This record gives sequence, structure tokens and C-alpha cells, in this order.
Amino acid sequence: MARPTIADIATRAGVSKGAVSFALNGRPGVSDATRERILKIAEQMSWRPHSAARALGASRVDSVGMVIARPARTLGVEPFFAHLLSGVQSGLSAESISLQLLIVEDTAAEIEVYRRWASEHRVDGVILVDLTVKDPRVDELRALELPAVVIGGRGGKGALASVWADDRDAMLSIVEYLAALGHRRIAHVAGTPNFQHTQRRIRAVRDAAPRLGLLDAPSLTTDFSDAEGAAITRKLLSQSDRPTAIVYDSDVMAVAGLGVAMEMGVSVPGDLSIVAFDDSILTQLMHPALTALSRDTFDFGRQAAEVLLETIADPGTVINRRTADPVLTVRESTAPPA
Amino acid sequence: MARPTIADIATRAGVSKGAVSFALNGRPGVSDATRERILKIAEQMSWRPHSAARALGASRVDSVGMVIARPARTLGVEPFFAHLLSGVQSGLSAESISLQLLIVEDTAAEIEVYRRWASEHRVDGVILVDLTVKDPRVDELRALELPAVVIGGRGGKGALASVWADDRDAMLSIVEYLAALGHRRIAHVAGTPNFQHTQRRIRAVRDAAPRLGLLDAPSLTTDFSDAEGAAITRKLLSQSDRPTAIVYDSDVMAVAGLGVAMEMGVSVPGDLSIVAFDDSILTQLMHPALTALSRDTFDFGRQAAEVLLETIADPGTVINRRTADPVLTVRESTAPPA
DNA sequence: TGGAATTGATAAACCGGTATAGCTCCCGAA
DNA sequence: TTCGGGAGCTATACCGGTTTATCAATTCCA
Repeated sequence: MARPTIADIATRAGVSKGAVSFALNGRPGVSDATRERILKIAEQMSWRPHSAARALGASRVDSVGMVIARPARTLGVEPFFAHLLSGVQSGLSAESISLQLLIVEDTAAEIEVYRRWASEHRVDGVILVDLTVKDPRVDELRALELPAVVIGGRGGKGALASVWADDRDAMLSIVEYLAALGHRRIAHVAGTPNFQHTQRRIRAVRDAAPRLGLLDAPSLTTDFSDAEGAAITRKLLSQSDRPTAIVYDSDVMAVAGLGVAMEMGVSVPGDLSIVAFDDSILTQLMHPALTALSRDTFDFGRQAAEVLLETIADPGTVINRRTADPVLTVRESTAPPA
Repeated sequence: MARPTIADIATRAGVSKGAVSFALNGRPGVSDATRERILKIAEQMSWRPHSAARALGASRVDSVGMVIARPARTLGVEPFFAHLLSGVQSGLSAESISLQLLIVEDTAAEIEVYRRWASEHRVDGVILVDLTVKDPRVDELRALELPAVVIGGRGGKGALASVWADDRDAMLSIVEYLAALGHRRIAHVAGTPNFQHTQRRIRAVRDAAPRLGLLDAPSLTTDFSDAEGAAITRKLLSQSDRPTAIVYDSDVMAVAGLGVAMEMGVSVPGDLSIVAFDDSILTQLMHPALTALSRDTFDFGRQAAEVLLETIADPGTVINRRTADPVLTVRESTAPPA
């Protein structure tokens, strides 16, 4: 028989549907002997619950969603999301909860997706990335009463659950490392200005500058694209008092920056040190290989999944979990200034 | 009222549940006036169908699945999947069908996922990538009676629906281009040997060699990783009669190969021409920028989604749709041999 | 020993839709 | 005038689970 139902099992076992349901879900109401018998029959018939049927009765669908609002063009290159996804899945697979992934163009579309998911009961909760300042998604999700966890940014005033790493400390460790090498003119090619993590990193650079005796430490924002990363690098390196070190907020921009430096005849690390705030295979493929800040992105995803499941189970408590600190991996692109 | 049901609408409109269902689904059974009235009320109450309820009655869940069986480590770098995903989604969004994405370690795990999805009725169909020779997934899916479409490889003897591009012609165009430049010693760093597209590309190179008067045209297989791409390049460039041109089956391997060449003091394109069989931002970030074969991956995904939906609607007919031919984008990494 | 509490099970309602049988009008044709 | 038939709608079964009310049989305790 294809796709048996609990009614089939009940018939075969000579009991009622209810008894079968109790047995399969390990809840009281049947004797151990009967439970044993029912389980064996279910196993034999290779029964599996019909997800829709279960979702209709109990009101959970055993599925969570994740929407990424970035143009697909800038998305693919970064291993970040692939690692994050794998991590999220490993965190979900234990409970055999499935993941719905959606890539959309902008935040408006993303919010639209949340509304649809909520009204169609398609997901039990969602995972948020790229939190911005005064992010409209936070209020929206609260209004929809959709459990959520924010990746990489504290939920802020107890709003949403979150999983985060200390961006500030990480950025400080980079700047301090460069300062210790002797650099005094450090530039920071930052990401999208309204992302919270961008702001935190910019603030970290600004705060550290006087303490470390930096002559100049401008943070220049971009849209995270290789094109803008390259353009800003060109501008920086054309200045009369050009920086001796540049910190990039993503590995892709760092690679683009390296290309510009080579093109302009600026030797790396001789004339310019380069650090990427995010590690991946990309940075290792380059010549010279790039010094980069490594985060355990997989673990990040895994923990986000865990926190989300806890939040779904108990929407009352808001979890803010801090993950392992990122580590600076020194490679060939950094050296003392000439 | 939160989350209204059709019963709520029925009450408000003073009609029965059935009438509401007819009206909302645009089927006969209600007058135009009544339909109008019901639609307006549904709109006012911002009603949306409960996906589980709908899935239970009609037996479709309006959701399709895609499993990628590659270690996450090698996955992220390639923009290929991100573009493919976006394309798939754009093809699905028209019918507001959702996508379940899963990244697993190997084919065994992938098949396990299909079994689960089938028995739990979680998806209406699946999209297959990376078809291998004698792929076990084909028989499995047939046994599960799960509609499927294969991306980038003809389904083979009418088995599964497919969306494919002509790998053979594409590879021929690359080799012919290099031969026209004057290259006679061309190497091919191929991908995983048991992938069907790998075999097709290898065969194309082998068949073209004598016709174009190539002295040597070895195809060397890899696991698609940057590490193996680099290792094989090192070996090739160490030979006494080293190739004057290398074709790589992926952009990541081409980038790794370029790195090795630079490291060994082999100038590109002076001493060595490099072509990547797959384009992305990566190839453009390099110096020199890599000549690469561009495929419209987004469109590929979109068409796969369309074909899958047609297959789900009518499982009888097997569609084999050929997509636009790939185009060779010539950049700085190719030139006549020294 | 009788009544209360517990155990093991059943029948039936329910979740929110879809599908179908059937009922009531109303119109036109014989 | 009557009957057939279609339009418009209702009532109800159904999908495959979960959950609750109910009930009989047993155990417990005073």
C-alpha cells in the first residue's frame, strides 16, 4: 500500500485512530504492549505523517523561513550565505524541520513575503539577516506575531531573539594589529551604511583611532559590491597622503581592492597592507593571500536555528546568544609600512 | 479578527462555505454579483488560504524542493547556485509556489531527503542538479512517483524532464577559438569524472583534437575544488612540453590555476592562455580578467521551474527543453602563443 | 465491600479548506 | 399546464492527522 494513513494502521492493529496517534507521539493513553505493537506496524508499513494534516490540527508546520534581500548578482560570490545556510540546516535537521529559502530584491519584498508566510501559515518562524538601523522588519514581525531570530546584531531593547558575535572587538583587533605593525594611516572601506554591523565597525575604528595614534582613519561606505570597493580603493590610492593599510568589510571588496592596487603598481604588502573583514576561500586564492578575519559562519547558522526553535517553543523568553569571537588569520597581505 | 477563514467570510457575506470557495477560486457556481461581493469581503478581511488546509484537500502543497549534494565548503564560492536559485524562484513566484532548499553531504543523503519529502507530502516535485552517469536518483524518483526536472543534462531515454544547454558545442567553441589563436597544446582541467556534463566536455575536446591539429589535448579530472585545480595546474606547467592554453571546467579552478601560473612566473596570457568554462564576477575580479564561457544561469533556473510546474500539472509528458547556447566572453587571459 | 480514582481505550469533533450531491427557483418548450 | 433543465446556492462528506469527552474495566483505599 502506498502512503498509509493512521487509519490504515489502526485497522491493521485493531485499534482506533486515536490510539495510534497516542502511540506514535509517545503520549499516555495506551498500554506499553499496544504502543509497541502499533509502532511495529507503523514501521512495517513505513508510515510517515502527512505534513499538511499535522499542520492543520496542531498549528505548527515544522518549517522555518529565511529571506535574503540582496540582488542575486552580489550574492553568489560570498561563501558566507552558503556556510550560514548549511549551519542553519544542521541546526534544524535534528528536529527534522525544513527550511524555506527566498532571495528577493529588497526589504519591501521581504516584508511582503513575511506577510504571506504568516497568513498562509507556511512557516513557524523566520531567520533575519542584515539588520539595519531602525529596521522595519522588526516591528512587522512583531505585529505578525511570527517568531524570529536575528543573525549578527543584537535584537535591540529585547525585541527579537538574536545570535551575534562581537563586531566591535573584532574590528578593534584588526586596527590594533595594523597599528602594532606601525601603520598610522589606515582606511576602512565599509559596507552598506545603514546596516547595523557596518555602523558598529565604523564606530570601532573611530573610537580606536586617537588611542592608537592614527593620523587618519576614514570609513567610506559602499554597497558591498566589488565595483564600489574598487572605485573607492582607486580614490584612496590616488591621494597624496594615501593610506598604508586598508580594511575591507567583505572579502569580495578586498579582492577587488587588491586588483586595483596591482593595476596601479602599488605593491602589496610592500606599499599597502590589506585586511578583509570576512574570510573565505577567495582570500586564500589570491596572490598574495589576504589576511582576513575568520568567523565560524557555519556555527553561527547552527546556533541561529537552535535559538529560533527555542523561541518558537516558548515565544515568551527572548534569547540573546553571543557566539565565539572571530579570529584574525594573518596571511601575506599585511606587513609593516615601508 | 486575526487570520480569518472562509467560514468567517461566509458568515459575513451570508452565504455558505462552498459558495465562498467557488468565488475565491474563480469556478462556476455563484453569480457574478455574489462573487464580487465575496471577493470584496475577503479582500477587506485580508484573507489568505491556509496552505496546510489547502494541501490536505487538493493534494498539492504548492511547494517544490531542491537538494544540492556538495560539501558546503566547495559550494559557496560559485555564484552559479545563487543565480540558479534566483532564477528558479522567479519561475515559481508567478504561481506563488515556494521552494525548499537543502544542502547535504552526498547523494545517499539526498535520496533520503526525497523519500522523506515524498512520504510527508512536503513537495510537489523536485529539481535535480549535477546529474551523474547512471544516476541512482533517477530511478529513485521514478519509484517515488515524484515529478522532477533535471538541470543541465538530458533526462536520458525519456526518463525525467530536463532543461539543458549544449555543453558539447560550447566546449568546441572554446577549443576552436584557442586553435584559431594558434594554440596546439591545450589542456583541459575537468570537473568530477562521473558528472554527465564533465564527460560530455571531455568527449568534445577529444573529438575536436585531431580535426584542429592539436598535438596534445589531455583532460584531467578533479573534484571541482580550487586545491585540485591548483595542483593539476602545477603539474601541467612543470612538464617539459607544457600546454600553451588551459581550459578549466569552473571559474574557481581557473582562478586557482591563474594563481599557480603567477607563482611559477608563467605570464598570462603571454606564456599561457586561460579560459574558464563558467563565468561570474570572480573571473572579472582577476588581473588579468579571465576569458570565460557565459551561460545565462538565471534563465536556466527560471526555465527549470517552468518545466517542473508543467510536469507536475501533467506528469504524462516528458519535456526536454534546450536553453540558449552559452557564449564565449573574451577578456585578457587569452592571446596567441609566444 | 462500596465508592473513588486510575488505566486503556473509543468515538467524535475539529483544523480550513475542496468537492460533490442535492435542493430550490425560474425559464422555456411541448 | 406540466415537465425538463440549468443557474445559483446549501449541506455535507472528506483529506489525515490531533484532541477531547466519554466510558468500561480495573485498582485503590477507607
